[in-house]
Parts: sequence; structure tokens; C-alpha cells
Amino acid sequence: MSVSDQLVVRNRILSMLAATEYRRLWPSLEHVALRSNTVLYAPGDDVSHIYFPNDAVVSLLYDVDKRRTVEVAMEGNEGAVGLAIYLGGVKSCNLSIVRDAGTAMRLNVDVLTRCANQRGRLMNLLHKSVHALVTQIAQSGVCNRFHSIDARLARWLLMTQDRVGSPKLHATQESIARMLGVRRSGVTASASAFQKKSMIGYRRGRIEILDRRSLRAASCPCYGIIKRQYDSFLG
Amino acid sequence: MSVSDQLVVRNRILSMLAATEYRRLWPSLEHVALRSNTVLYAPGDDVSHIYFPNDAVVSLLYDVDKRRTVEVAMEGNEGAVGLAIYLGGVKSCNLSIVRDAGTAMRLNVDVLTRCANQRGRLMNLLHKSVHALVTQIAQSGVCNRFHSIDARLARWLLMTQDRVGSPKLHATQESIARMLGVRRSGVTASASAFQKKSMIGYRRGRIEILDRRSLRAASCPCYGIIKRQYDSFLG
DNA sequence: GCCACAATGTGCGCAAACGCGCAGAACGCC
DNA sequence: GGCGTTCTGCGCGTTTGCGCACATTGTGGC
Repeated sequence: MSVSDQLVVRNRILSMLAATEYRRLWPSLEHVALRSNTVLYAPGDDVSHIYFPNDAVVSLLYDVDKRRTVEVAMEGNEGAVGLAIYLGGVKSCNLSIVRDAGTAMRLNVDVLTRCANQRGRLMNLLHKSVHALVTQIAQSGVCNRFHSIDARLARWLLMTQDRVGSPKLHATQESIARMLGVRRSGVTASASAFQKKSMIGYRRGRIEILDRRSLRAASCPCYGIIKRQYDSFLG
Repeated sequence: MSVSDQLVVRNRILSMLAATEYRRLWPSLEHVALRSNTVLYAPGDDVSHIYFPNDAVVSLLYDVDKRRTVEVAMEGNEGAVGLAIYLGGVKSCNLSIVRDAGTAMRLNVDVLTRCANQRGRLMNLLHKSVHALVTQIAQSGVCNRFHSIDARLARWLLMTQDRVGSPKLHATQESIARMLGVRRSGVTASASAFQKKSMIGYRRGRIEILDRRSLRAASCPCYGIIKRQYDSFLG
């Protein structure tokens, strides 16, 4: 990794490391480009690397059956992908897929573990990331079970915007349906309603968030609950 | 903690520690009796102790709204309650409630953390517990969203039996409804059907599992997925 | 400018589960 | 043995979202 590469490290976990600790990881960090729809892990895959997204957004999906999936969590620069491996899992139990292209820092899990075990801030940051992830998974589960498609779509749009860092998103209704675990026509209905109220604009896979305030009103408290969890440790 | 107390430690995480490591925890371990319906943590509570159940079973519940809850995970002697605190959370974000009375080993989280940071097996065990918990939460979320009440009730009965260690369970349909996040009459319908097929017997809060095989057939793959995760690290 | 295809709009019947409310049955307590 | 409480059975109309199928409309490639 070169000095110029270091400038692109926007992952907030890595950014919070002290210089000395960061320097220990440095030689092993790879700066990788992640293209949309790349599969980072599929269920059952052997996994050896963790990804710290800079500006990519990754979805963690669980299979329901042959044709249906649900997103149990999404990770952008506030998190890391593959934390389960750090926790001692060897094989992936979810499908991790790049939803929005960008870059990430890739790191071998053994290096990570070794570094984390030397006293420093890393382990604490990883633990807190896991904690935030647990909250996200649990709260998303509750949300998917109890809240209307409208509310869930609004939450999903807000969370995605937070991670992409731009009001312009890329996602078709079909792909959103796979994330929310609903029919495509369910997404069509909610998205049309939002469009009519000028909360969002979209055409053929290009979405623009126009009125965040209204989206927050339309979404359930789940959005805030999850967000607060991440904010509390990333400052 | 006395020597006789040590005999009652049936928690499988603690049991897997090497003697030297266990001895380090020993002075701080409290053997506590947990009565049914005791609230270990409520959302927002400051938390300082972790519980390692011996034969008690604890439910982790999330609030949906004022009157509804869902169980996102259950913990018996294969797990620990309050792992979120070990991960650096200060306040609880779920309601942890004793569902089946029994005993547990209680431990201050600072002691636990200090011990885990000395090289030994403890940290690895805790990490794997967290990993299994994550799987349980994610899979339960998927299950609650997509599977029928029949399938979910079957899964819940099986998982509970595994943790209680006896075919006789204590739970009213009302309480089960709160766990599954459904109406009580929904539970009545499924439970009656199971009763008719002699898969279970029940009367006024006393359930007996009569035919595990049929229950497995009635349940979704979620049961197996979660169980495999725990089995794989507890051996 | 045309075409193929991907993305979106829409309609219809159906099933699962909801909310509510009431009746009956078992149990514990005095 | 009587009584209140707790637990279970059940019936209603309603809602949400599903599965499927088909029509329409943008868009990029040529």
C-alpha cells in the first residue's frame, strides 16, 4: 500500500485507529475496487479476508428458499464485511454482495486477529462494530416482520443514502424487492406513492432522494434505532 | 464460590475452559437462582454483569410497539446472556427475561474482559458464542418474516426443549404468542392442530413434547440451521 | 430510427394472519 | 364446594401482501 492509497482510506473503523496501530496493519491492507453485484462471500464459502468499505456498500443477504432472499444488514464505511470470520466462523453463512460499487480495504483475518490481540483500540472497535451489526440485524428482523412495505422502503432508502453518501442511488425495484423480501409489485406500489408525493424520483434503476424529512416520517423508528447504534461508537 | 457450587456449573461455555483459566474466573463467579419472569435487563438499563445459564432459559425480546414483542433469540446453557455488554455496549437494547427458572453463573463484565484478554480459550469461546448468537438472530428474523405460524411454533418448541433439556415445558399460549410475535389465537390454532396429531400435549401452561420427529418435519429448516451453528463450536 | 430488452405499471383472486370480542373450561384458593 | 382468575376455543370481518400474468414504457445498441 502506497502513501497515496492511504489517502483514500475512508473506512471509519480504520480511521479511528491510532497511528501506531494503523501502521501495524498497513503492510497487509489491500486497496481493492469492488464492482456492483460482485459476490464477496456465498453461503458455505471458506473465508479468509475481511473488507472495510471506503465508499462501497455491501448487502448481507440470507436465503429464504430457492428464489427468495432478504437483506439482514447493509455495511458501508461505518462497518466491515466478514466480521463473522473474525468471530471464529470459518464458512460464510450469508451471501455478501456489493450493492454499490466503490473501494474497500481488504485484510487477512489472521493479521487482523493478531493485531487486535495486541493491546490497542482495534479490538474494542471491532467489538463495537459487531455490537452495532447485531442491533442492525435484530432490528431489521423486527422491522421486516411487522412494518408495512412503505415504512420499510423508506427506512431502506434512508439507510442506503447514509452509506452511499449521495442522494442518487442505483437500484431497480426488482433488486429492492429482493432486499426487502417482498414482491416487486409491492415495491412498485410504495415507490409510486413516494414519487407522487415528491419524496423521491426514479426512473429505471436511478433513484433520487428528494425529501428526506418526509421519508423519515414515513419510515418506522427502526431507522433511528439502528442509526443511533452506529453513531454512538463512531462519534 | 464453594467447591460444591462448582459441581452445578453446567454452562457449556464455562465447561470448556481449561482448569487454569477457569480458576481465574472462579472467585468472581456468583451462583444465582433465576426465577421465572425475572427481568435481567430491560431496554436502556445500565448493565454490568453477564449470565451463563446452567439450566435456566432466557429470552431476548425486542419491543415492536407498546403492546407487542418478539423473541429474537433464546439462551440456555449453550450460551450467555449479556454478550452485548462484553462487546462494549453499556446499555441493554433488548428485554432479557427468564423464561424457565433455573440457575446461572453471574460474572462482572470487567472481570470477564480482563480474563478474556489474557491468552487462553475464553476469548475464542466468547467470540464463537457471539457468532452463534448472530446466526440465531438473523435466522429467527428470516423465519419470523416468512414462515407459517405452524412452522415457527414447531421450531420454537424444539429449540426450547433443547435448552430446557426435558420434554415438559412451561408456557401458556399467550406467552408463546408474545415470543413469536403473533396473536394468541394464532398459537391456539397451531397448537390444537399439533395436539390433534399427538405431536404435543398441553393443558394450561404445561406442554409436553410427544413426537419430536413430527415436529421437526413440521418446522422449517431454520431449526437445523441454528442448531448446527451451536453444535459446531460446542462439540 | 428501430428494435430488443430491461424496468415499471396494473389487475385479480387468494391465503395467512390480524384485531376484537365472547364463551367455556380448568385450576387454585379459601 | 364455591368462586375468581387464568387459560383456551372459536367466530367474525378486515387487511396486507402474495402469486401470477399481462400491458406499457424507457433506454441503449446498432
